[in-house]
Amino acid sequence: MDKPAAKDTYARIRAAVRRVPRGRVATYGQIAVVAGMPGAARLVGYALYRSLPHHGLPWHRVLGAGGRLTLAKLDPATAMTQRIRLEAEGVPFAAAGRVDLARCQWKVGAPIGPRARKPAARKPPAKRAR
DNA sequence: ACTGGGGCTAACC
DNA sequence: GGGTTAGCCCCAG
Repeated sequence: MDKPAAKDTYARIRAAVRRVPRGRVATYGQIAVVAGMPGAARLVGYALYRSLPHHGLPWHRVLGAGGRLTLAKLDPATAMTQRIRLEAEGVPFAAAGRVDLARCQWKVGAPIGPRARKPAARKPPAKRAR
């Protein structure tokens, strides 16, 4: 009954981002998991990118893996804004513009999306011939 | 209907 | 520690 409409997908992502409490941060991959699409970190970024005009969305609380501002290389200006916002919320930044995930990473309770119940069949990406 | 691309991620060298 | 390769997912042209 549910048609996986794009709208719905973005809605889940936005919902996941909004779940991030103030003063906390989450990674793209984490948001993806919460949104019910483990491994779709890129989708999160893309979805947010399209939803940026959508004010009210704490997109700045979403960081790259390891609390890095992966966005800095593509859009330094936006990254700087992101950092300012986070610092305003009390999120400490490390030297290289990194966030201390060990201290501020959002503790996820339970995922949202219907796919969330799907067993952890999908392991993290990569896994390239090791 | 298919191809390309993207605020990603983790391993490999 | 840094740069490259490969993979997952979904949306848009």
